[in-house]
Amino acid sequence: MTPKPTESELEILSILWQLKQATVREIHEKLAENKDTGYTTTLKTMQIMHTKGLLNRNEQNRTHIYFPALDKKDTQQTLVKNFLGAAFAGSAKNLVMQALGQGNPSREEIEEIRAFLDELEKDK
Amino acid sequence: MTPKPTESELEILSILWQLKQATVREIHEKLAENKDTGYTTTLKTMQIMHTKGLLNRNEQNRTHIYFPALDKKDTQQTLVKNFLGAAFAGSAKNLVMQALGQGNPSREEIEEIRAFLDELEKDK
DNA sequence: CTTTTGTTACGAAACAAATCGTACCTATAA
DNA sequence: TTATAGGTACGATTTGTTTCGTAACAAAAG
Repeated sequence: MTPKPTESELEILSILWQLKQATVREIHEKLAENKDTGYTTTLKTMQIMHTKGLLNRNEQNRTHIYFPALDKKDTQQTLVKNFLGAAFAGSAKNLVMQALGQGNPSREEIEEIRAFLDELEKDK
Repeated sequence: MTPKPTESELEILSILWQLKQATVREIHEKLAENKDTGYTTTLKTMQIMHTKGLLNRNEQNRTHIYFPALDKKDTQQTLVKNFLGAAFAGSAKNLVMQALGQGNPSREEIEEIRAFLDELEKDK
């Protein structure tokens, strides 16, 4: 089984889900926008992620290119499941309401969520 | 500022939110249902939580009684905020859909969420 | 060429979290 | 009164995570 990413690892994974692929430097620069960290720290973390099987990489060129090895949906699903159990005693409703109150979704997003609720209800 | 609870701490906090108060043994027994851990480990964790200000306790009797020191709502809010940023690039919608797909909410809960969405939309 | 720059690799330190053994105390049962 | 059971306290260990310095090397610039 693929290990659960740590918090730093998750930051990197998120960026890679967005960019699809990137060099260490690209990732580092994104990270450095929000937190103050050294280049070799990012490098080492990504190397560890690679050995853990969290990232794949192309080593053809001197500057390696990294790819997420984990599917975004699957990973998020696992994380939500944990989180739900750990912090919300398994109640999706409570988590959902907190997230909505917090995340300030747009009208369009609200519509999408409504549609999703319809689907869920239909299955019952 | 109150420190962010670790994962083990959160498990304990969750149980206490449910029970309102409990002894170390009671907590330990609940925990031991799902994971295999020693009594003194639970004890030590709760002592640390007490010194961190995560738990209060009544020391009148030999067997201390513990209480959550953090408000459930506030704590969950902080956690969701972090989680949203760390794993979902801030998109409440995505988190919400995952949680809903995952958590299998009842018809009543779905209704509550709809009502909440109405409220949110009204504010726009 | 030779220097500078950008890159990987990796050990080691610093920090944080979780686990457990042991000492010690008190209430209670024998 | 003594032994046992159940409780707290806490140091030490183990395990995991993050951070960074330094070495080595290749490419590019001078």
